[in-house]
Amino acid sequence: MVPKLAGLLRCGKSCRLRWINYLRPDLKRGAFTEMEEDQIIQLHSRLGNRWSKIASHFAGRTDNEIKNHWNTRIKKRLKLLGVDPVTHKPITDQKTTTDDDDQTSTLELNSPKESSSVQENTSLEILLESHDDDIIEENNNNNNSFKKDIPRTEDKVEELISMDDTTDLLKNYELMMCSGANLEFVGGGSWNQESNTSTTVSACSSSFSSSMEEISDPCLQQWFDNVDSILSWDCFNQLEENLFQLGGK
DNA sequence: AATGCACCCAACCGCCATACG
DNA sequence: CCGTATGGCGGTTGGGTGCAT
Repeated sequence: MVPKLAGLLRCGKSCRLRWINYLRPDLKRGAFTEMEEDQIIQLHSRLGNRWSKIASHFAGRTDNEIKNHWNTRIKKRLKLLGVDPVTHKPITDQKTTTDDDDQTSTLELNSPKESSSVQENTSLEILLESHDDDIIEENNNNNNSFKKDIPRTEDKVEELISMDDTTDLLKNYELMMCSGANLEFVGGGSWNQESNTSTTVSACSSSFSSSMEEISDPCLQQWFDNVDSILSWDCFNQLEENLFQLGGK
């Protein structure tokens, strides 16, 4: 209905994507903080390329944004630190990984020729992964007795991630991250440290204001400012009325 | 000023799962 | 049960941009 009512020559799917990845008012703008990047790396080491799951740990960040950031920045950062971005293991052989041979390096690292320590880590990762999947399975079951006793999947993942000594992999990783913290990223990216201070601003004077009296996020205000300069909120009010009428029919 | 190149990121594509009639 | 529409996801693309030559 959105493209139809808005007079857009777009499919609903395209509009949905535009909303989710760009227009949503709760989106966080600006560069990723170093803390966010580190958290992405840790989550990726556990979840792999499940960007939506990774994104669910970040308020105001989309899976697409995280995926892009991973592919353009973090991958390079890890390679500079000598870590394979696919396996999250140190690159031991002489071969340097590139965007084109990531898969090759993965296969090589996971080959039977690898050392036992690497194999242990791999097993551990699989174990943790299967553990998460087990929880998901259990939570998805209709058996309510399980639901009562077993923590939510997200909580469990958070718990696993916050554990200090979950795996040797992470220990090694933290060491590398610490040593890498002093390195200047030469990829041209700036690692801006964003202020986490939250300010309260009054919402715009549209109909939204009734339900959003206080917006405790500067980026939200920025969004309103930007949108205000482009669109009249009357358009949204009109849309709202049309939708209401359609819904009442 | 023109050109080539690398990088970034919004948008697209295809697949799968789910909802619905 | 089946066909269709829609939602969700990960992989990929291509246009815009900045920079070096």
